Parts: sequence; C-alpha cells; structure tokens
Amino acid sequence: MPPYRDLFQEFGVTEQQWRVLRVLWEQKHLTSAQISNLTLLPSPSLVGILDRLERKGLVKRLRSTSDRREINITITNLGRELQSKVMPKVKLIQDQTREKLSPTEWKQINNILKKLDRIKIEEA
Amino acid sequence: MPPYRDLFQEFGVTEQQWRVLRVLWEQKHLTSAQISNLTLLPSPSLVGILDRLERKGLVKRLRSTSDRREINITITNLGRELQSKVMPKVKLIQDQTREKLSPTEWKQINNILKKLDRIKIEEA
DNA sequence: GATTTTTAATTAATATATGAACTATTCACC
DNA sequence: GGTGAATAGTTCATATATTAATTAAAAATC
Repeated sequence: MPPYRDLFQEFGVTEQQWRVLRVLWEQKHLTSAQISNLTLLPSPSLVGILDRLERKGLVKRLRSTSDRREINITITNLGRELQSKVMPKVKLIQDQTREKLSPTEWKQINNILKKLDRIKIEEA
Repeated sequence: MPPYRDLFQEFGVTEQQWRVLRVLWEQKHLTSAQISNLTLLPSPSLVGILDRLERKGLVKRLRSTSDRREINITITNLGRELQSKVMPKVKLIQDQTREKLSPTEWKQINNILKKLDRIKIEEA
C-alpha cells in the first residue's frame, strides 16, 4: 500500500479526507466551494467526505447567518489533535520522497508541473 | 471537460474502458490479469469495466479450455471499428499536448517519471 | 491419490469521481 | 418590490478504486 495511504489508514482517515483536514487546519472556517478550490476535490464528492469527517467528529458544519446558502466548515479539537499526531509522520515521508530525486530534478519537475497546470487552467 | 474524456464520451466509452480496448487492439486475446498489468487497472474494477464493454458488444469473454480458471477476453469487430474511428483523433490530442512542452522539457519529465516509477516498484 | 497451497476471477463493502438535475437563497434589473 | 438569473450546497445515477473475502480450479507436497 502506498506510504501515505498506509499512514492515514492507521489513523482512520482516507487520503481525500486528509486533504480536507489539511486546509481546514490553517483557516478557521471555509465553505464547501472554498475547500473544493483549495483541494481540487469536486463538490459532489465533498458532500460525502464532509459527512464522514463529521461523523468521526473531526469537522463541524454551521450554516452561515450572513448568507444562508453558505455553510461554514470548521475543524474540531479532535481534528486538530489528529493533525498534530499525524503531521510529523507526513513530513518524514515527504522528505524521503524528495531525497529520491536530485535537487535539479526536483526543480525541473516543479517547473513542468507548474507549466502544465497553467495549460489546464487555460482549458477550463 | 478534459479533452480525452470529451472525445471518448462522444463515442460512448469512458477513459478506463478505452484503456482496456487499447491493449486488446493489439493482442488477439488477454486474461483479466494481463489486462490489469498492462493498463494498471485493479482487477476488481476490471470486472465491472469488462461487464460494461461486453454489454456494449465491444469485447467478448470466453473461458479458457486449457486452464478453466482463466477467461480470455477478445475485442469484437464492433470494438475494432471503434478503435479505427477514434484513434486518429486521439493522436491529434497527443500531438497537441506534446507541443505545449519544449523537447527538452519533454525529455526531462520522461526521465523523472521513469525514475519515480522505478521507486514505486521498489516500494511494492 | 488426498491434502494443502496458489492462482484467476469474482463478490462485497465502502469511498470517491463525474455530469446532470434540483433546492433554497441571494442578486440584478426593471 | 416582484421576477428572472446567478450561486451554494446538495442529490441522483453511473463508473471506478480500494481492501478484504470468496469461489473454483490447478499445482505442489506429502
């Protein structure tokens, strides 16, 4: 099993669920659309992902009072605890991955990916 | 909608279904396990993908007589027709993609991907 | 030759992706 | 100030991924 999935599974979340927690960690609250933009997860998928995160008590949903169409999503204390437990191990894996490429290759692939991302945006 | 998905949808197949047809195009028949290796599609997914391809009359399943555990999968004439209709348009899109990168960048990313692929195999 | 182990394909349960359609609000314009 | 267009979130139907479990057949071992 791939290293990240393996790690996350140990803590009972999936890779996509982690992506959501990750952006919620830094912003106090976000709407579903904002999370979708930050994580590139499609909003219909997000409904289920948030359901499952909520069921585990890792996030909370609160309807906005200013615009009653919006729903503010917040990470809970439990969610924060998870982050602090898992994040160090995530960093470890990241470092190991980066070490498998030379600094030059690392720069090259980042440039190319950036370039391809620009193309993607043009097409959208 | 991404260009390939867009194209395939016009002809009523998905990207994964196309990946299967693509490898069947060249070999007279393959087992599910062989298709899984060639396309990197997990075999449980393959069951459904082959079901849908079969329902559309694009492939056929035939139990092997030599080893009755195996099932030989063949592309039908209809499947072959689809290939010859769609393949030219696929090539067009491929060329357009390659043109968005310089020859140097193209080489760089291929080298890096090859390297990362080797890493993946090591981990497996 | 009967028992155990492997292997090929499948099923099952859960999670996610994709595209369309729908609901409730808000906004824009007349 | 009401009506139609835009927006946020959701639901729906279908397709696929993931992991574990299951079934049938073949191979290996004793």
